[in-house]
Amino acid sequence: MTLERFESIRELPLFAEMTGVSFDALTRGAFVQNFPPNMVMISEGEAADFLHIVQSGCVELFSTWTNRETSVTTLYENSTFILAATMKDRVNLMSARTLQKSRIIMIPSENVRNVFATDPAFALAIVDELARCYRATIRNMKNLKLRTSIERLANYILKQHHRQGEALSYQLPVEKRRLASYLGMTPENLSRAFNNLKPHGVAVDGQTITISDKTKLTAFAKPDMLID
Amino acid sequence: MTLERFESIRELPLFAEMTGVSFDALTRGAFVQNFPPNMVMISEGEAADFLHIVQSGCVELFSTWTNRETSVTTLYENSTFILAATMKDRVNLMSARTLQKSRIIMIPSENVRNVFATDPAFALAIVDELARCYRATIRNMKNLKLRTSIERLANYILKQHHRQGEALSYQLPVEKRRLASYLGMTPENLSRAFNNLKPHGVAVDGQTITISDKTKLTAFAKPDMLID
DNA sequence: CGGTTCTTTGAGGACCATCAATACGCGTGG
DNA sequence: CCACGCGTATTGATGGTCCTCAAAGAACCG
Repeated sequence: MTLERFESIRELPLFAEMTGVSFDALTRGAFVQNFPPNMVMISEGEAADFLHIVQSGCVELFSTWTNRETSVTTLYENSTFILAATMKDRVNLMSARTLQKSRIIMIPSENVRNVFATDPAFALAIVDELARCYRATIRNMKNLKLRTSIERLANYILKQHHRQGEALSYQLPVEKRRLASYLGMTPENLSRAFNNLKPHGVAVDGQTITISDKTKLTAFAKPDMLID
Repeated sequence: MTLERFESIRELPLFAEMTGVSFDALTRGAFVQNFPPNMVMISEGEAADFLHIVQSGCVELFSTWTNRETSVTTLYENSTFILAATMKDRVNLMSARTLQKSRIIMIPSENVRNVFATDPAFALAIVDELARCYRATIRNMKNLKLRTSIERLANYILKQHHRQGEALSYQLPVEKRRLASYLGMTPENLSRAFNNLKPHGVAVDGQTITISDKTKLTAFAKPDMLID
């Protein structure tokens, strides 16, 4: 008898194929928690006691070192995080904070490991998710090492354009300072980078991005299947 | 009846716990190939038809974009690569070349996926390896985004020192130009970075690194459990 | 509406890449 | 053994990219 509050995740790729028995075993001891915006839920270095799933809201994964901080990624609803640390029973390498009011489902890591060992469909889904995250991170690193900051921004604008239904005008999903950090630059430089992209067919007004010349922007960005 | 040429990998963590039947199924159709140095075995964008294992020698994973190239990692014996692409049946995101004469074991990706589905011990090992690679990449990215090039070099020197049995003097395992690329800098800058580390207790002569003042170097590098 | 945070702009400087030239190391063939 | 050629490593000069600092304007929130 699956508790209703977990029904929302039953259809996620990670849980869809597993047996009902496994799902019940997995969610036994799991719970839902509401967080206010800008709340650090997880600090790097802590044990990964729970697999986290964003049910609603928005979470940023970030890391710090000697008073520097960098944004690694931003997660929206139905995303999982802390999966790798959960599987290996290690400490988290990243911290997590809410960017908005968020509902987070937390599943005891021990459950995840136990069910992994007994439910082949779940095991497959876990591997799929891990491999996906790994490949996304490799892409991210290639982006960082092979492109200049302006090229990264140009490709980011194109990717968002694609994600938002090919709309030529759309809202940035995150604050500019976080976008800057994600792209490996300072807020000041992001501002200048937007200016630099003006002649390449990009107009910015607050949070609103408008692609005025997609051909020109694409020619500059040179998006790549193996990075973006 | 396992073929003798695969005995060398039977004890690797990835294969040690699986059943003999599974191991036979896995290595059916697998083969060993010898490559000369500096040979590109795999190009990014190609299908991942085989899981690769370095039996002897040394392999560099790298990526290119618009005539730029970056070194992602260097693998030595008993390392596997192309695991994520193999599991997801996707194209490779990185290219691979030998740095030395190398023996590579190649296992058909289909075998890996089939045995994964039937052997829980192997499934667990796969997840373990994937999670390990993922976490290593996250560390790598934190290193790149949170540290300056000189700090990255300082920490690299300390890490090699540790890997080579705490020897205060040791040989660099790779060419400096590849190290530079791995660390996200140019060969020229790596040279200058070594000079910058002189007052922090590092001496360089060709491929030989000598740590003359480990305390000072550590104080500068500030190595971190969650990055290094 | 006041305070806070975010964003933008400018000036200056640090860091890093590029180009060019030289030195070094190493393997090959004379 | 030496001369040569090739790739690598170093050094210097220069310019570009990017960060820092500072200040002002804009957006947000209580």
